[in-house]
Amino acid sequence: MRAGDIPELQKLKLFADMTPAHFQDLIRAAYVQTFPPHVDLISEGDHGDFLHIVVSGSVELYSVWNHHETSMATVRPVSSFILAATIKNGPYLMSARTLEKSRIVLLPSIDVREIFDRDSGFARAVVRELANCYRSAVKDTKNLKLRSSLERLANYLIRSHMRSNEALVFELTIKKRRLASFLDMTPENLSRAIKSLRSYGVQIDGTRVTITDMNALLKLAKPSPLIDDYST
Amino acid sequence: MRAGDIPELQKLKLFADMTPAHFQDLIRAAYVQTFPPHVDLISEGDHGDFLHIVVSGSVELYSVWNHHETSMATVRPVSSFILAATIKNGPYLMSARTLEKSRIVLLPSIDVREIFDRDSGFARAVVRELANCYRSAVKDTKNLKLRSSLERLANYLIRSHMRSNEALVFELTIKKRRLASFLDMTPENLSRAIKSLRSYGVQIDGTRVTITDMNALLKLAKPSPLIDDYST
DNA sequence: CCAAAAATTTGATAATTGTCAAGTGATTGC
DNA sequence: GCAATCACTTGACAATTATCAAATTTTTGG
Repeated sequence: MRAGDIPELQKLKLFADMTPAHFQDLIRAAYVQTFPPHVDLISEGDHGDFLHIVVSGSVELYSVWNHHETSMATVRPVSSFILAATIKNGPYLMSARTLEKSRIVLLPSIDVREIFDRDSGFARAVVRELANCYRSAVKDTKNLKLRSSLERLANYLIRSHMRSNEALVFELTIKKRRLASFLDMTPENLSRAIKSLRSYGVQIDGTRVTITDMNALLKLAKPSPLIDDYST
Repeated sequence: MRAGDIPELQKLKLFADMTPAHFQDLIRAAYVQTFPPHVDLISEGDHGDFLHIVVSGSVELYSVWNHHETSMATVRPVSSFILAATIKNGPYLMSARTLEKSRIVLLPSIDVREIFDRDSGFARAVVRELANCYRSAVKDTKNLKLRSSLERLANYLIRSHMRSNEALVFELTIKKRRLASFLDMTPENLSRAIKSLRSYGVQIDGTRVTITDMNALLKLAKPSPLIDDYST
């Protein structure tokens, strides 16, 4: 593990409240690797031997069933993923692949569990993180069950707008094909949904999104903190 | 709190590994209440002041957005619910109502968080529970995104069959209207899906389910431990 | 037990979403 | 730079699912 990676890891709230000694124990056994784009990191069903942390680049979490694949989430720096499998010592429920060249820290699950038992600050942080993950997953389910695909797209755009400091012109950060899968629609359906949004004050050409009538978009999207706020 | 309720609570894995003294602290402030059927216990958006535990009866978790309602889960004894909101000290993401006459234990969130900080056995149990909740929610999302409504119904029936000791004849434990909502379909669509399942060796009249050709059903449902196993 | 209410089913139809094929446009690697 | 590949879009059509209205069955309360 390179010394330069350590400050990156310390950005994580997951490691903020643990004793320095335990943090050292944890990263001693860690290793870091830089992967090219489109490399499979983990495969669902495999056993969770490492907690993964994206230090740079980005990672897609996805799942497959019966020859269908769906995009579950995008992990951006600095975040951990598959914490639950690590803690439970269970199989991964999702696969992961790099979307671009990415630097990944791998912490042996066995060490994570051991430090978790010894360091109550870390344990509390794990709980907070898992509670956040769970609540995000509940929000996902609500988003899927309560909204049409057009409404999901509209809310996705509003969230993107919020992330980009409320700019009215911003770039889509993921390929449309993956966005479609993430929103549970086909690329064709997304393409048509994008066209439909013109009447709600949204122009998208290529990856550039322009919101020309936020009120119209909000009226369609009806965002709710209980679905769309990642912080609550 | 009645003395008779305490052994019920001790059935919960959540409280299995904590010191007896801390358990006493926790239940000292608890109170128990018996609610009639169809009573709202909590409403999404409200603040999570109590960890709830179903001791008898059953509780529906559901969510509403834009005048649509969807059934998220059924909580049966003995289980806690809304642990994540309690720990995060955040708003509930789901509402809860009794489905039948139910006995509910209410533990003040503030005490739960306090004991969580003091008792590492309890903290570990909370982590396990949250990891399970999260993984269940991920499975839900996969179920919704990767399967058609007919496939979801087929897998639901197989899970029910498993729960009833693999009996080939068993009863539906929830009303069809709620099952439809849980499976993200309309009652009409469920009714037609049930009819379609006849060609896959399933007869349903009223609440009685008879599986006459498990192989045909399995071939349709293609259950996967990474979606359908609640234990992994 | 019976009437009223609720739940479920059925039929007709519409809206949404998916599939396939073909085309256009962008990106990439030599 | 340019062919080759990949991503995206469009059109035609099909499958899935929803909606509305009405019929039927089941449940419930007196």
